[in-house]
Amino acid sequence: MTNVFDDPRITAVGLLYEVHAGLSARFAAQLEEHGLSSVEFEVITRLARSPGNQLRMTDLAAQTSLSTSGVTRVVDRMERDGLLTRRACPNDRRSSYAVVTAAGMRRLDETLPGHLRIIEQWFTGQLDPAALAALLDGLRRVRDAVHPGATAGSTDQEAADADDCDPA
Amino acid sequence: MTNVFDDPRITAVGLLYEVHAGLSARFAAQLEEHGLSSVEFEVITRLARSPGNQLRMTDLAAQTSLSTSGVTRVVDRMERDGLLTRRACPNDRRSSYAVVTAAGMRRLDETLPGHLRIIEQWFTGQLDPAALAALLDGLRRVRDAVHPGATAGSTDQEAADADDCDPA
DNA sequence: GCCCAACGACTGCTTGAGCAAATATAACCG
DNA sequence: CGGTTATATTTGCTCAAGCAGTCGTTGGGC
Repeated sequence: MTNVFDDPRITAVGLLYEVHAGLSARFAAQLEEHGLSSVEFEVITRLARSPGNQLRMTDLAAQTSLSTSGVTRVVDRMERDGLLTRRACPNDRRSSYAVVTAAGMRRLDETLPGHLRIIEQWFTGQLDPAALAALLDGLRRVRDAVHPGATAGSTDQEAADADDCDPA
Repeated sequence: MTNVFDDPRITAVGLLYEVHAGLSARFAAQLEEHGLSSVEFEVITRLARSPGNQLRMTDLAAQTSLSTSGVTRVVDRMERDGLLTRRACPNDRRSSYAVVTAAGMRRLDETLPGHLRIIEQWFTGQLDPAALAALLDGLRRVRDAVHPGATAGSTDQEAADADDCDPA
């Protein structure tokens, strides 16, 4: 069957998607043990790595895969669960911060080691250092090309822009 | 800021996720031009690459990222849009096939060239052959480890099992 | 100072997906 | 053959997410 679907380009994408799906499933399973969904984990992680463990709602939306209304609702749920709080932005009354609570930090601390272990076990630990470096190098180059404004990445640039509303 | 989030394992996953998100977005944009969602494209592709351009609902669910009820509803929509039809399985009246219609095949033929062009442009064409081979090799090894039953891959084995209900 | 455009967060509505239950059929066992 | 169990699909319910519209706030032009 010499059809189009054996095209190496299709195969390449299939591979990427399978790896993504496989890892996502492993992550979701481990996160669920700690009562977090993937989205909630992403949100709390973005906040925890930001100065003051907080971010304005809009900036949080920009750093995650969510729309602003999506962020409103995730933060609603996580606030109800005691992982986050909202805090007013002192110099712009339109804005508000989402802040990680102590309970939220504790939850994250409980969750992270297992998360790292899973990455190690199923991803980075599967390859010898040279092969891993080659893989990451390839991914980096594709990422730089396809870069949709660093949708899910290390947006240090944007983070630097974001603290013009710093309450400190 | 020497925090946990600079861990190379986190970075590696972030890279993979960014590439996935970036490519998915490009794909979705192109598919939308042809009136298909990503899920619909996956469904019609899986069917079109199967013998007779058809698959039982359950097998279709197994080959996609959907549950069986999810498949029921996508097929509902695509049947309403004239891209697919249901056909009874002659020797098992519980089963039914989803079959690609002529219109569906036409739609797919219109869509595929652009899809391949996008893969080429943003993914495979970004790397020289050796780097691409290294990337794919790494992905393949991770895939083989994390393999959740070949969720989105070349499930030739399962396809071979599936035609015990062949109407031909 | 006043007006208007831009902005930030939130809410109503719609959509797509999964789980669990319902239904119909098949297979097996005695 | 009759009954139980397993399988294939569909349907009711719930939930998460996006879009578009709303409301309050801000800032710039005059």
